[in-house]
Amino acid sequence: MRSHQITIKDIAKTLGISISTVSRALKNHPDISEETKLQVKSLARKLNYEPNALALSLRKNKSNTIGVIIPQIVHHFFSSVISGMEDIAYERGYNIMMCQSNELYEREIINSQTLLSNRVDGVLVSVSKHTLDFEHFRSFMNQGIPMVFFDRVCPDILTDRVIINDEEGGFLATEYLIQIGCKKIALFSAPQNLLIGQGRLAGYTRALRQYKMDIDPKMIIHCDTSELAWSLTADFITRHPEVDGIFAVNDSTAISTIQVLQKMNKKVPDDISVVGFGDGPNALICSPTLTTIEQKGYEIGMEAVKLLVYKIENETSPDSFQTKVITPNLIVRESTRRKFIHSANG
Amino acid sequence: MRSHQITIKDIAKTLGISISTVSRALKNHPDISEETKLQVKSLARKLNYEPNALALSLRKNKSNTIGVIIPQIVHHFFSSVISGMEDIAYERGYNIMMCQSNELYEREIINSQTLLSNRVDGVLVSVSKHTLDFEHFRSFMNQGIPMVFFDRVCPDILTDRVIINDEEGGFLATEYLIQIGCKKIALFSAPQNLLIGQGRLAGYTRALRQYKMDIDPKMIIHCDTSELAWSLTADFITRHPEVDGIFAVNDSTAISTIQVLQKMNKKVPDDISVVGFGDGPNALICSPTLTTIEQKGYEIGMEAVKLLVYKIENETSPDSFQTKVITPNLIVRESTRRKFIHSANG
DNA sequence: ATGAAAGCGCTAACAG
DNA sequence: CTGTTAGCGCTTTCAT
Repeated sequence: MRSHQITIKDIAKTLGISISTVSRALKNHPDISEETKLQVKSLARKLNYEPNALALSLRKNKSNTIGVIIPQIVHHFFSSVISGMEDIAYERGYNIMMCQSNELYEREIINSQTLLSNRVDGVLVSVSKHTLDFEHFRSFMNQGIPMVFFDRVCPDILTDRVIINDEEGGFLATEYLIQIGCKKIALFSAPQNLLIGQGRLAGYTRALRQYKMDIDPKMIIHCDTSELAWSLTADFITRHPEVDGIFAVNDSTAISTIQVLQKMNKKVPDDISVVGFGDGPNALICSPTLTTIEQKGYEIGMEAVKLLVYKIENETSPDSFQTKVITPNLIVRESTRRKFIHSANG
Repeated sequence: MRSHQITIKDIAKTLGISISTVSRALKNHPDISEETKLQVKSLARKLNYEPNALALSLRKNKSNTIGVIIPQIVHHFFSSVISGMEDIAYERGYNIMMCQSNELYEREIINSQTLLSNRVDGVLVSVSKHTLDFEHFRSFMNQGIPMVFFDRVCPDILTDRVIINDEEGGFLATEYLIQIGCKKIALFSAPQNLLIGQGRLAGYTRALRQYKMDIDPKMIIHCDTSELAWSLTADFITRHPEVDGIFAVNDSTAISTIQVLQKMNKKVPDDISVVGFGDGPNALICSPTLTTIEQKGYEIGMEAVKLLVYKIENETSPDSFQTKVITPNLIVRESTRRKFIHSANG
């Protein structure tokens, strides 16, 4: 049986004083005598009194709760994001109410209603893959509830955003391959209808251009899964034995690529250097460990909450929105190595 | 600016009727005329009315929210657990308020207070590594708030529990190695002060005993991380070249072990079969893909919520608690293979 | 220095 | 069929 939780009323009754006195005593109101304060506080502690956050929220019209809508919790990137969110939210005195859309448009709508119903102070959203209509997000805007999109942003709705700079990531990976002396660098790319595909390709080409290397379309193939890597790599390398560097758009593709290369008796990194993108846990488990681009999920989560809490706690003009672009880092590990440079005048 | 969210009062005023009529109309109370119902409902829809869950919770003394305290969201196992929780909670009409302890005892205490304050209907807890004192959990018990421990349970507090059968997992892994014809099976084990270490070892020995194979203490070494696998495997195999099967207590250890074996020119699975434990994402990424024990995080999460919701919604006798033991599965992949059996009468 | 009362949004017993 | 009222736990004005 659920025994009722202690309220200020209980304390008031036991002490023979009014509930308003108890309320004031608990929050150190200057009007209350030290003696009463002491009495109230010690009884509260003794009875394990915990203020009813629901009553407070109702009264103050503020729930100190942040709603999160995320496609899939199990993806390492997203769980790092949530972890970052939770840490900052905790620091700032907010709770996280978490909903996963499971990449379903319908569920995203219900999630939005749930958060609206629970009067969250703000929402953090990464849009489901299958969401094409964004009306359900507008209700937050209409109600004046601050919103921050992260990673998968909604192009049609003006809000704060936190995204990673994919172009810069592609540039960093490619530039590093160039700097360690690779002469023929392939891109194992994602489809160009995806923003990440576009961005990472753009970074790749910018690096080649900047270092005056030619951009060979034959060096860019669509290969963005472990399966594709297993089926395409051997043939690709056989046809282009001059390739000495590969930038793959994600870690699992990069790792599978390395495995195929090893099966072909190509040495990684001695013959071919490989860079991935993501820096998930398997980048450390594979052998050689993977040089990769850090996607900074944890930081994205932290930044999203910071932006949101700022919006919640400060009256900003309703049409000023910022986009926070997180710059990814290159993490150098064992799958890349500087080429031995033959002396020109041997 | 936060424009005020629509309440039944607004609807009542616009329609010139009382708030109780609106309240009843919205929930299809039989007393209300069809006409009024229609009017109310259409206006509610038009104004995007969402019932205030906070007010409801306060009134009904039920928040429809489940509190979760989890050590680290980023671990694949825990994020699968949360995913399972969220899916079932959604199905049953509950929200998830999520707190991570980051393995800190102090933070776990604060998390508990937060959930108490927010009047959650029940809590799901996996205990932090550093928690030795469990008093903070007793407040839930004392308040009659149902609690379910999962994975890392608290031995001192009587509650419902959901755990995985580590002994059975160890047995399944070892039995499979025996069945495919391995004659000398090593255990790369976790320390025996951990429950998982004890359980998986117990399963290993039970399998050997059941199949009348002898238990050689030299075949059991403490090796439960990638690092240890890298430093210990080569030497171990050199000293015991007869080993033809290895059961490692987790996937990352198993994968690193395979990599060392490959470096030593041992073929996996032809020379040595390897089984892991966990079935995280890297079990599919490594090469050969890893035969492993499925830890069923998603299912653990689902079961925990089912148990909890049952406790919340049914008056059960306060001293009847169940422990749900999840039986792990063996997932056969490429890192194990049946030995070729030489015909006895060649 | 303390108490009484109103009200946050909603439901439900009671009264017509 | 509909309205009035009390109350969930708390804060805050207004009295005293």
